[in-house]
Amino acid sequence: MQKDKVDHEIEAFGWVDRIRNLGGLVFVDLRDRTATLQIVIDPKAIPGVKELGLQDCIQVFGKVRERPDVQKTPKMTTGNVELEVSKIEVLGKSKVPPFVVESDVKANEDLRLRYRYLDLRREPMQQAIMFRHQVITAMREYLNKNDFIEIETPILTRSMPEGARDYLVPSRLYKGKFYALAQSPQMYKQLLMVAGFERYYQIARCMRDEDPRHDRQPEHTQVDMEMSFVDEEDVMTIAEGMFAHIFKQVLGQELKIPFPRMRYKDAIEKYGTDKPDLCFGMEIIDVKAAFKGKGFPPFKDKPDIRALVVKRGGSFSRKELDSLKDRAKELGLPGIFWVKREEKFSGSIAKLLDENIARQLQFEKGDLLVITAGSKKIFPFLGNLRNEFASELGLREKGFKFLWVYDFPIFELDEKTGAFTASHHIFTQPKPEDIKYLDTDPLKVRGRLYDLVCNGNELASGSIRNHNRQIQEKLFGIVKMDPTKYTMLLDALEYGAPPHGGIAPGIDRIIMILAGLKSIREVIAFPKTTTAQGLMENIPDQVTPQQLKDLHIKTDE
RNA sequence: GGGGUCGUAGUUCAGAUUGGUUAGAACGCCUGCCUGUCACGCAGGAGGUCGCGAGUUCAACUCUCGUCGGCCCCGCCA
Repeated sequence: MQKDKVDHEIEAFGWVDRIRNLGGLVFVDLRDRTATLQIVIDPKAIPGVKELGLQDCIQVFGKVRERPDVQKTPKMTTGNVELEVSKIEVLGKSKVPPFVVESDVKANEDLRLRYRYLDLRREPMQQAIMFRHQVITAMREYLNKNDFIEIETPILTRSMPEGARDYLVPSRLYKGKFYALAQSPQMYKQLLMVAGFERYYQIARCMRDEDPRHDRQPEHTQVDMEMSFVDEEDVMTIAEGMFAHIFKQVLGQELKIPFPRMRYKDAIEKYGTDKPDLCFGMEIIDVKAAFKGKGFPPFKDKPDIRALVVKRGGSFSRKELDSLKDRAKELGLPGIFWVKREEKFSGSIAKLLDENIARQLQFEKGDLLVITAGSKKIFPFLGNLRNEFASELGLREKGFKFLWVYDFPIFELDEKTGAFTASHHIFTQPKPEDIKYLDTDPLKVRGRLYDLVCNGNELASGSIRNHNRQIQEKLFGIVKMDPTKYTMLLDALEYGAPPHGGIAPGIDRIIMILAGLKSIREVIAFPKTTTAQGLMENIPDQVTPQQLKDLHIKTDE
């Protein structure tokens, strides 16, 4: 709606966003998904203007005119023009909304979710949802161009309870039997490779019955892809190309590819996590050499002594630092120790420091040095601290820092049960040089795995899969998974399965990060709460006794 | 399953530490005035089971306990 429409008679549809009634003249901001337009109404010529209410859906007829210069508002994209109304039709009257529908919404999130269709009218929500559409469009463009074909796989599938908890769907026709909602298309996409489609993708919904978080929903969407005759490099190149395409199409930015890479082991040692946030430094430093000979009892006989140098961290109070100690204790660490540096060193182990060590650590005036000693547990602990310090002190640089993390171990040890579990998923191919440890020391076996991390968030996870039945069965055996649940895959691997691998970037998180939003719920049209409820739909809810009877279900109480 | 935090007009919050008169403000809503506003302005008005339940007390929005709900975190998320 710009100058080229001036003096044209037009009709417009939209919602009443604001009313400024000056008595002899009424201005209404008419909003649709593209913009807001000021319409000007003469209440003498158009009776009934007084009945207009916020959020009414209306149709207006009138002539576009250019505003006099003093009345132009650069704030609005249509700020140079306005519509002189000759007729108004109320298409949908609105009740008084339960909260004021405006960009800078005041209402709490639960109220917004209860009336999500109103919340979604707000400009930031419209932007987010349309942004999401653009990102998904760019993904499809790129994958289509690269000879991927989009194939749908079942939502109703079989329960594979070894992963996350399944959402179960009771069968009506078969008493006591259940389907499960797909946790991922993993099995099917591998079968599509066996079937010879070579390059597949899908905008896939994945459902997992685990507690939601700000970046986790019971159902989430991923762009799931799989390729035959590829190795890690091929998959990573495709994924990098896809992100570059998204950045170019949607943000108009050149994204620097290839992304840097880091071994899992280095990520843990330097950042205490497998998803390092590279928007700031503060790497974990090995200080064992500097402190081992000092005769300080808590450090004695500890396998590792590691430190963080927190730039400008001297501002933390003793109380704040003491609370860290409690947290360390809860984790079974011997405690943490800190030194502040002003004119002199101060703090619990100031005595152990000297100018030499400080210089090596680049520990400068105003900084805080945090040290802890112990087993592997200190790494995730320091990794968490590192992130918290960065948030408190605002250390993060703006921008997007992508990183590949690779060389993950295939297995983890569940400390409670002593059993091995798959660190990512059990379909990952072991690195050929590590296969020899499968029988002797499974924890030593690295997988052909690669995670894509951006600003400390896991955005995608992928691997080269097993296309050999014997190896796949062996892996099932190590984690004590029931291979009969996967018969369809194991059988298929015996009919000319191609080598294959893939990756699955999580769309909700990608949108959240690219849009700079704090919660995944802001980029999903109809999300669930962190208690896994739909407040608008009022779900989960009870069903009728007849429905239960049909499904052969009896509930407690 | 565990921890933290919040819950007071339609909405967002103040009031609570120190229990005591009629629980306030802003936005929204209603009425009136206003022809250049764009967060319009001005005048007036309506609107409250202080989440729910119990306890302490002469007296509870306020203190105690319990409970329900939202958000954040841990567990969990192949």
